Amino acid sequence: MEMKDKNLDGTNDDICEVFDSHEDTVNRVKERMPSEEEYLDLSEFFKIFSNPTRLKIISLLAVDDLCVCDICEALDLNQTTVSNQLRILRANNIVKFQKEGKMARYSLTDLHIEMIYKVGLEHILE
Amino acid sequence: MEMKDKNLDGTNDDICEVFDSHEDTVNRVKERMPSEEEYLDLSEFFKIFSNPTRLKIISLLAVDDLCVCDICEALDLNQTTVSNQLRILRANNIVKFQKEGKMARYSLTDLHIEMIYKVGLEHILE
DNA sequence: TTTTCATATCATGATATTGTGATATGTTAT
DNA sequence: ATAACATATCACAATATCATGATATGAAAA
Repeated sequence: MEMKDKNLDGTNDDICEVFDSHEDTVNRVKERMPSEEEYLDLSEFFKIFSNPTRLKIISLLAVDDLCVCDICEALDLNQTTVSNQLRILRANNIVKFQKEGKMARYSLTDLHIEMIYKVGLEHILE
Repeated sequence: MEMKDKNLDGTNDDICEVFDSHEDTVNRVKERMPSEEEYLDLSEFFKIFSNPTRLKIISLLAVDDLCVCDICEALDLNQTTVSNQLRILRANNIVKFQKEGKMARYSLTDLHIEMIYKVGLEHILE
């Protein structure tokens, strides 16, 4: 696909330019684009929500703080699985935790997390 | 990890039960959980947003409707890549399109999509 | 009809992610 | 010190996803 071919007289008979404003539209739309890095960060952020186990953990913590073994029990999942997903959630600042003796009490870091979870849920339920 | 061991007298000396309300908390939290299928749907929905190319397309369409070649040009991406991602977006009802001659004009199906994109962006920018 | 252009689909190798068994760390109880 | 327990980390096989080259479809132009 080559959109840049011009005739000798400077006109452009590319079909895509027939609808007058395509080039302007493309430029206008490009101006509003975030940076490459912001797109990457954003996709990483949403990737967190793209796994059912992590969503389950987030949904539990949206109701109350919990320790790891409570999460395992509530979700009927093996401890390694939960611990691994909690590590990912921690690394991405989705959850924080507080050590209490040998237990770790986890909670959501941020109200944005809960908001996005809820808007998404609303969307798929409609 | 085995949380269910009981003593002969019926007491449970599992550390996790020492903090009085753990069992109640687990039950209360479990009651609010969506179904397994809803978690799967929701994770699939968020997976759409977890790829930078798809996010870019969404962000462009949040500004204006565009045809495939405009998207290729704005993103400087090869046509196959864009077309493939558009197929995924279509299959998940994130975008819709309208045929105009040999062109296809794409737009977002839903305001939820734009909203989630914007809340996410706000989150990573803060 | 033949060519050109816009778009879609198919097949594939490279890469990433998932859940889990094995094992380690660190805390409390005995 | 030793055992029991809560949690974390490592390693890995199974699976999924990505971008892209090759190719197909279908519409307008020549």
